[in-house]
Amino acid sequence: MSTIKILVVDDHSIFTDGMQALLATVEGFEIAGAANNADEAIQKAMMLKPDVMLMDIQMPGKNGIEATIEIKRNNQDIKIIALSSANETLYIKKMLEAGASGYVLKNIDKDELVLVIKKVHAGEKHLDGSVANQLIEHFNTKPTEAATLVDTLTKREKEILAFIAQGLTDKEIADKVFLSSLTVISHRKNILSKLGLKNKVEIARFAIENKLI
Amino acid sequence: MSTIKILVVDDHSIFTDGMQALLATVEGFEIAGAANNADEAIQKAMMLKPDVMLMDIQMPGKNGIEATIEIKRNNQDIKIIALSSANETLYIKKMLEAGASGYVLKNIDKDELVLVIKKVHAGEKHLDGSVANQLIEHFNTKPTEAATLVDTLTKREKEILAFIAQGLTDKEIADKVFLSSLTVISHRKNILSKLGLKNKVEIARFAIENKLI
DNA sequence: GTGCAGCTACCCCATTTGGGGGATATTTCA
DNA sequence: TGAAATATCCCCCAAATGGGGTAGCTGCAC
Repeated sequence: MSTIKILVVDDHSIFTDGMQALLATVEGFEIAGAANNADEAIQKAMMLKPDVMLMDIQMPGKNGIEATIEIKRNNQDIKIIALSSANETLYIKKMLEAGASGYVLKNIDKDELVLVIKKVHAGEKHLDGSVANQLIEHFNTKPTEAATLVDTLTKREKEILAFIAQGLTDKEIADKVFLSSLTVISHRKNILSKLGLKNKVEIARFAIENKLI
Repeated sequence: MSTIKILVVDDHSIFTDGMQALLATVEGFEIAGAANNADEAIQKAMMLKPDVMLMDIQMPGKNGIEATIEIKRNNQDIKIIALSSANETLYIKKMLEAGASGYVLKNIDKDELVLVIKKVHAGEKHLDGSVANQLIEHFNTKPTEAATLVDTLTKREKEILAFIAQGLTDKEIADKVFLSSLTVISHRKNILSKLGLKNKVEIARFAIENKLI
């Protein structure tokens, strides 16, 4: 059996360095290289044609989800394992939709990571136990949380919400997005209604709490 | 010269594993072990008496700052280097006050980290370049703006401001503090004027940023 | 090809907000 | 004690906000 070529992606180079050092000791693994941002990851995926990529999700600029989508679009054969820093339910679904074959948390230990890499390389899928549970919960029991509350908003509404939360008036927003201020008011009303909020201040707090700005 | 015993602390075990693998290759370094939370870090610091600790700041439960304070209280000789995930100005000062000898970002590369560890072990201090700049900015711009800006507010105004930032209307605030709503409006106007803000949403953002609520 | 979600724009109407003031207490402190 | 700061309440008025709607238009799914 030939070696498994691995490409590590994380915005912290000390992390990619560490992972390379760690995985280089594993028999059958070959480190193809590392990337410290999404664009570099996309580029190196093309050039180096790794078998497996370890992909950080949260990175400045383009994130791991977008990178995964682009890479899988052009290289169906590259298996991608998402490395999640926090146990964030939000990203699991998106990452799997983007084409990731695995989703593990960074508190995984080395031996298990090695197993996951081998498993994914063999064509299987892998989800961390706790991640799998969260995913199931996400689909079953929790339709009324803040995260899903955000999902009830349309794209346009999220856009308007961000502007409102920055303190812009309806008129200012209208000018920014080339709409009638009446339309902006409509959107604002719908946002208030959907989120069960009372006024713009609560919108601002909601946006900050949910990191929408 | 004897070896430098290093203890790595981070809540992601894959990170501590990686760091250990990375640093074990460096001549003169000896990995004392790793800890995945603050309490374990404190305990292992006592037991293993490392020369240098690499300390993650953000961890579930007790954070790296608290851990640093406790460790330095009992072991003045242990040098602690803060490993910051984001370039968060907030923590720099606290971490240095807690007794850290260095503050580096996780996007440091291996060679530089090795240098920093040696430097700190030799009794020197080290701050990442960008961190140092932020620290200077922090001491220059912040206290002369936001902090002193808050001080221009009277007690009553701060009280009203907090209520505004929670999304209450003038009338609701008036009822809460047994004032005429006209008075609340007066205070609100003074707050807007003193802080140079435009509307309630900006008041809310100001309050959150300055931790007034 | 019907239906539905989303985007757009508008109606009415009461209330709130924000920008100008000003007046009178009450407290603080030099 | 006497000025300064703070707190309280009020005036006018335009604009913005929030709570109800309605309604055309587009694109996508069933």
